[in-house]
Amino acid sequence: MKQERQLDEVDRRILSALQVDGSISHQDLAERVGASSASCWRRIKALEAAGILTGTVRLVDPAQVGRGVNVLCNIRMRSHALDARSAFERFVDDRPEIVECFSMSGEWDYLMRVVVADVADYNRFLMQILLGHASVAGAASHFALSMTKYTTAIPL
Amino acid sequence: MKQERQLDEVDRRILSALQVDGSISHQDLAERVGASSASCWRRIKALEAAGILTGTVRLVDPAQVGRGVNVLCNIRMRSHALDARSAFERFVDDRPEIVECFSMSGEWDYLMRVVVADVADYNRFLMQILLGHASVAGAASHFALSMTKYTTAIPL
DNA sequence: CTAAAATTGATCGATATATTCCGTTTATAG
DNA sequence: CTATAAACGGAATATATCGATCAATTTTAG
Repeated sequence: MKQERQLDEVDRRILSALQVDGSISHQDLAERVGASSASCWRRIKALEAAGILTGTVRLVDPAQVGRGVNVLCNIRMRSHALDARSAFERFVDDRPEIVECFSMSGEWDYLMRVVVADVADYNRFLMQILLGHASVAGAASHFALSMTKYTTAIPL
Repeated sequence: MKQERQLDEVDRRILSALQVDGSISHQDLAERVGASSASCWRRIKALEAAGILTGTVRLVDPAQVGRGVNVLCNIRMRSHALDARSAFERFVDDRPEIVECFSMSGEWDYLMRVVVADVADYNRFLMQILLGHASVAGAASHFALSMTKYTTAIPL
């Protein structure tokens, strides 16, 4: 929660570059941000130690592996008790097709993004998996026609 | 769109591992998936060439850089003409605080996720940036209380 | 069942990259 | 202004990767 470290311009440039291309060499990164590669390396280690810079991940094209359809799904819970919520959140964590989930203010309790192959696949997920869960009182599903933008980069 | 390559079990294990940790060495990856490092290397190159395995990115903790608040925002367009849509999508692409945007079926035209520092920051974005756009007829914003799950990994 | 084709694991330099070391510069505090 | 600490760049070293080769194994096709 707390902001440990005040980022300077070079830190921001390093983070911006790595958020877009995590495989760039320290040498190339150094040229890009205007510092030496040793300095870049030290800053990266410090940013990692501070928990600002976290994992390195490789991305997979969802459409190419049969997960081209995004469904945004609002959930209403049967109970708002702590154990019901934590049971549901554990369930969400266990289901790999749920890639994002937010606890929401407003009329719905959760909003989740689900990646599926097609409508039939989502039907199966909704009927057999989601609505089968004891904590779920109701759901409203909205199919994405297309993904206009998707980035993992947080603005700095 | 097309699924070029039929993935076998080893491919899936490679992709699963790299989606979680993109910095693992070929040697360690080889042990993990039960193949030689040379074979892993060849498979990775093939998966990249097929467009299945795409970029490498490093992740940044949003809260640590003052972007701890997620707002999910539905948009209704003034016009559905092609040029209005492409102008809007270009706008979305240019705004770094909009990290995801989906063209939607149903009553709203778009759903986007916006990362901001706080409520005041979102107010500024909504009033001055989003509602200032010529194509936008209306918006409904929903604040996330917390992010329960977030993964970049597509299930295989 | 057999022959051809593809894939595999092992190994090897050449190259590129990561990481440490060290002397110098810059920033901080008294 | 000076002493101390922190951060710096450049160079040296340690590792990892790249890409090829080759014989053995597996898969595919007829």
